[in-house]
Formats: sequence, C-alpha cells, structure tokens
Amino acid sequence: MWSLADEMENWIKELLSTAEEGFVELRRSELASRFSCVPSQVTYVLATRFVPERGYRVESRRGAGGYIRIVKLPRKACRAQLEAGIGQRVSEREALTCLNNLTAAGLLGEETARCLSLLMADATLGLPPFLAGKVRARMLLTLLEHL
Amino acid sequence: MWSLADEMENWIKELLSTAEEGFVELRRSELASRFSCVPSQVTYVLATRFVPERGYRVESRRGAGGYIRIVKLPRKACRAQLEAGIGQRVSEREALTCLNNLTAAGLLGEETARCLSLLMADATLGLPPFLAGKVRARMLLTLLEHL
DNA sequence: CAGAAAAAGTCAAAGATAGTCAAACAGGTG
DNA sequence: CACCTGTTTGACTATCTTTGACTTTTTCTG
Repeated sequence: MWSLADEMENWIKELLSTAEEGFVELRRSELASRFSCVPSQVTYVLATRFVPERGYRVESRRGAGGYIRIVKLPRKACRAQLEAGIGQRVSEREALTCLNNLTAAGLLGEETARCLSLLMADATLGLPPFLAGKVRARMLLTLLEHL
Repeated sequence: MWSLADEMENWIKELLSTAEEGFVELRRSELASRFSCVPSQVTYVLATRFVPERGYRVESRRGAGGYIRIVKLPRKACRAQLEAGIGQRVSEREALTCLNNLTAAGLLGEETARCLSLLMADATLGLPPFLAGKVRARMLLTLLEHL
C-alpha cells in the first residue's frame, strides 16, 4: 500500500531520529541501490518530503566524495518558512498544503490538522471567495504565532 | 433487488466491522474489478454512502501507491445534544464553552481544542460580529458532523 | 593541466492511481 | 405515459510516482 517514496521517507526519518547531531549524511547512489531504484528517485523524495516547509534542509556536494546531508530544522525555522509563504489571501487548497506541512514537521497532530482544515474549508466558512481567502490567511498566521 | 451500489456498500461495511483500527484501506481499481464495474462506481458509492452524515470519512491519495481509506466515525451520543444547542449564530464565548464540553467528553484532544478556539476567535476572523457569529456556527456544526 | 572518473542534479516522459462530470439507464409514481 | 430519483458508465482530468537520458560539478590521476 505504500509507495517506494514513502518507504524511503520513513527510512530516512528513522535514521534522523537516532542521529545525535540532528542530521544524517548519505550517498545518493547507496540509498538508491538499497531501495533498488534509480538515483533520481532519491532526489524526488528529497525534493518532495525534505523541504524547509516540512522542517528539513538538504545540503549536498557532487563529484568524488560527494554526499547528501539531511538536516532537521528547529521548529522556529519552519514556522518562519510557512509564515513567509502566506499572502494576503489563501485558497482552501493552499491552506491544506500548509496544514500538511505543519503536520509533517511535527508541529501539529493529525487530528488537529484535520479539524483545522475542516474549519478553513470554503463550505464551512460560507463566505464570498475574496473574504474567505483573507480569513484563512488570518487563521494561518494566528495559528503559526501560537504554535 | 439490491443494486450494485448497495452490495458494495454492504461489503465495505462488512470489512469495517472486522477492522481492528476502525478503518479499512483499499484500492479503487481492485474494488471495481471485484464488483466488475468501472472505478468511478466506487467513487459514487463512497460519495453517497460513506459521508460524514452517515458516520464515515474517506481519505485518499492518487498516484502510484494510491489508496482509499474509509474511516468509521465514533458518533458519540453527546454530539447530537451539543448540535441541538447551536443556533444560527454563536458568540466567541459560547464557542469556547462548546469546545470545552467536547474536550471533556473526550471527542477532542487538548491541542486540537486550543487551536480551534484560536481560529474561532473574533480577533482571528476579523469579521463584523453578525457574520462572525454565523461563521462560528457553521464551524461548530461542521466540526460536530465530522467527529 | 587535461582528461577520466565519480558523484549529484535536471527534466520530461511514462506509469499508476484517484476524481469529475455529464450522459445513458432503470425503477417507481403521479 | 411522463417524470423524478437514484444508478451505472466512460471519457476526460488531476495528482503523484517511477524511470532514464542527459548535464553539471568536483575530484583524481597521469
């Protein structure tokens, strides 16, 4: 039921959780062969899952002795990241993405995120789109402030 | 006598009744081929039968490794009671009381309740009182519907 | 230093799911 | 019958994943 990308994500997070320094270093090709996939699959996982919005940063170097380093960011950093991405108005979809990122970053529980998304839905607000967008923006900012 | 949709509904409920965790996961295409129908028939059944009003929630993901998860909602009795007490408009204070009751009843976690109260605050909504009251009422009803 | 070797990155196509929507169909009911 | 409601289908769309050919960067070696 889980995709390869999911498994790789979990494996990396597992590694991270047992990493004293808050980061792990690995080789793209090694990871690829461990999961029997092409190297660019690793790049895909990093690009979709280990982004700043979700509380991670990836550093790397090419060439002989190259590596990929995945760093877990402090809460403050990903909060700021998300805050920066919020404009004057926020669509339902954007809000959902933001909540998912907060969950992925461990700043929100699943239940909380689900309930919040419910409250921010267009159907719930029942406001004209322009207003709904502004309300959602305020909601997210308030939320981030208090996390 | 029984439509295909009915059979599928029953089959899923059967599955659910023997599911330890209160939810089942399946693939739309598998279900479709089990019942020899087109995949969108599954979508139809889910959209008409496994909705919050009937006590279910459906989550899904597309793409490789995609799935459909059908969750049975708890449906506690006190829910209806609270629902009855919510009028056309709800003040911030009333909303807070309602959230507290839900928490006390074990339907909401602490974190969730805290975040929800943040989002329902007058200061967050930033709407004229009349509108804010209506929005809060819809928020609470939607929430209750999905708990 | 030049060229080879060893990484990692990019990007677009192909594949794998699920969702949407409207038309066709079926079973009742006035 | 005419109509209404709910069901079934399928063409088209949206989203997410997997793959591989090609590129770029860095180091190693003669």
